Formats: sequence, structure tokens, C-alpha cells
Amino acid sequence: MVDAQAQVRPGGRSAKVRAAVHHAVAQLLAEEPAEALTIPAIAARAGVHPTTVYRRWGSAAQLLGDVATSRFSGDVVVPDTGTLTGDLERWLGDVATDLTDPDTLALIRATIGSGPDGGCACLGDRHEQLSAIIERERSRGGRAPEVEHAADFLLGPLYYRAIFSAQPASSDWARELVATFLAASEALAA
Amino acid sequence: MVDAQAQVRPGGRSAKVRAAVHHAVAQLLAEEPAEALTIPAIAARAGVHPTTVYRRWGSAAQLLGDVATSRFSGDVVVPDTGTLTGDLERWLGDVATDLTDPDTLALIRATIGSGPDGGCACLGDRHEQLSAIIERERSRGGRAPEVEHAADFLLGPLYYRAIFSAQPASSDWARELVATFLAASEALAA
DNA sequence: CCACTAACGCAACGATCAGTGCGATAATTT
DNA sequence: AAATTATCGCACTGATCGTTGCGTTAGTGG
Repeated sequence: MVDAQAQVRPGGRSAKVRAAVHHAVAQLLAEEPAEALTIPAIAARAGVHPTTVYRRWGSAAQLLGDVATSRFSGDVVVPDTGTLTGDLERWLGDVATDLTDPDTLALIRATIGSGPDGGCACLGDRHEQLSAIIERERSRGGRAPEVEHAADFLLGPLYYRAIFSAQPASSDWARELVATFLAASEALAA
Repeated sequence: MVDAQAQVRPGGRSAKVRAAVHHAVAQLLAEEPAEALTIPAIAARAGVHPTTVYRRWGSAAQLLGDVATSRFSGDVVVPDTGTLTGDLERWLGDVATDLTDPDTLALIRATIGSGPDGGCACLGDRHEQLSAIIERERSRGGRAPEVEHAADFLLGPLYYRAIFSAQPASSDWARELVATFLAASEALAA
């Protein structure tokens, strides 16, 4: 959304300001509670004038959405281990590891609280990544579950535990999740 | 937490104020974006002086947690249809129906964004309810899945879709979820 | 029925925030 | 290289927020 403006003139300065502001948001969320995430505080941390932030992003909610989408897009590489199980275990394990970081969780929480579209922004391109993994398995000739089902039973429990439950969602647990899901998927298909 | 004070003197007025403030929070969240949920605004809507809210709850985050816990506790009756499938379908369907309401979603989002404990507050006594359903099935002599697994694969996808994905989590879909989960659970146990 | 005290309303204060012209700077174009 | 224009910094304003001290109201117990 803001990229439309940034692409008009992406010369060094705008990009620097954008990076500094993004970094300041992540940094502040890691330290202070979410309600302390005010525009003047962000601007001060980023070494930028508050007016700049007001003009470029308008509100803290839009800024948070911008930070989340760029933070959660392209952050995890889609693996290619040769098997569906290996790909899913590797990928979901990486996603789970990312969700282990308290700072990452703070960003997700704040983004969700910023508006109705905050949750989607936190997913980034997770669904595209999952779809790519499943598509690759099909191109191998293997039988793979539906993307929607995989998202529901893999990403669902993972994000549920990370956000709602107090239980930590470790990388090992994510691998168990994949095993359980694939076994159930096989059993039901037969 | 605040109940400890309220129980000291729960005579009419305190309870009235508490109810009015809770109602005002839900009402404001349904209309304005979350960042407009300021103490003076809540107090004005509740017909109460801002000082009162500051003194009783301290911050908007604690107030939101209080509202969420009392909103999501005891709001769904644990059914007793005679079968595990029936109980789960009925119960998860009710939970899903509740999550269909945009105002409810707004409350959940804001509560999550208010702090690390916000997510747990939004669950209320869901896990206790689920545990009660499963315990009852076991007391009938039936074989029921683990509570943790049920929470992961039932509540997980449901809340994931409601908060992160843009897809609506309807009551019908919740019933399908129960069927899929129980079938997979049976297949893996055999 | 009366004393007691918790809870609330009121008024004021300092601090901070969101927003607005205007000039300066730097990237882009001709 | 010069003109152009998007972007940023600065100074200023109005509004709102969070907080505190004090008086008043209304439940609670003797």
C-alpha cells in the first residue's frame, strides 16, 4: 500500500527511513508493552521526525501492518528434502522456531490488535509456501492432502498454541504435528 | 484479580459500575477501531467518571483482560447429548457461532493485543469445558482422545481461521472438523 | 438507627500526542 | 548540469490523556 509511494522514489533516503522505522517498531515492541508503541516514541527511536511517520503511514495500525507483512514474508525458505514429510517437518519446524521468539510474538499480538486485517498480515506468505510444498509433492507423483486441510491442522494448532495457549510451541512439537497429520491423512484416504 | 476488591463490597453500586464499564468496552470495540478504546471514552460511554476506571482497573490492558475473561467464561453450556460426537459437534458449533460475531472478534483481537496474557483470557474456560466433555465420555466407558490433542485439532483450526485467516469459521464447518478429528483419532488408535 | 469506610465524582495539573504550514534537502528528470 | 518534485525536518497549536488531592455518596456492621 505504502510501497506504491515508496516505489516512486526508492532512492537511498526513503529506504533508510523505512528500515529505521521498521526496526524501531520491532525494537520497541520487544521492550515496552504494546500501548507504549506511539508514533513519537517510534520516531525518536528511529532517529526520525514524528511528522515523517505520520505522513508516510498515517496511523500506528497501518505501520504495524506494514511491518508485519514485510517481516513475515520471505523469512522462511521453502525446503526441498525430496519427501513431503521432510519438507513439512523442516518448514513447520522453522515456522515454530520463529514463533518461539518472544519479540516475534509481541509483534504478532500487537498487529492482531491493530485491526481486522492484522492477522492476515502476520501470516505473510505462509499459505503460498505450504501450497508450494504440496504442489511439489504432487508433481513428484505422490498423493498429498489438501492445502486447506494442511493449513487447518498444521498452522492452526501452531498459531493457536503460540497466541492463545501459554504452552510453548517448540520445533520438536511441530514435527510431531506433521507426523500425526500425515498419518491421519493417509489413514483416512485409505 | 479485581474481584478480590469487588467482593469486599459488592453492593449494588460497584456491580452496576462494573457492568456499565464492561458493556461500554464491548460497545466501543464494536464501533470504533481498537486504538480509540481509551479510558476517558469508555468512562463517558458508561456514564462513569474516568477516575473510577483508572482506580479500579489501572490500565486499558487489565480492563480488557477482565472483560474478556468474564465474557468467555460460562457463556457456552456444556451439552450432554449422550455421545462424544454429539457433544463435541454441539459444543464446537456453539463456540464457532460465537466466533462468527464481528463484535466478539473485535474483543478477542483487542485483548490479544493488550498483552502476553490476553490470549489466555479469551479462552475463558474452553479447556475445562472440553475436558468435561471428554471425561464424561470416558465415564461412559468409551474411548476418547487426549484433551490436548482435541484442543490442538479442534480449537486450534477454529481460532486460527477466526483470527488469522479471513475465512469465516461457520458452525457447519466446526461440525465437519469434529467428524474429521474423531475419524482420524479412531483410525490412528486402531 | 447510627458510625464507619469503601467507592465514586469533581476539579485541576503536567505531560504527551496528533496534526499543520513552511522551509530545506535530496533524488529524479530533461 | 539545472530544473523539478517528492520527501523530510522544524516550530507551533489544539486536544486529549493519565494522575492526584479532596469532598461526597452509598453500602456495611454494630
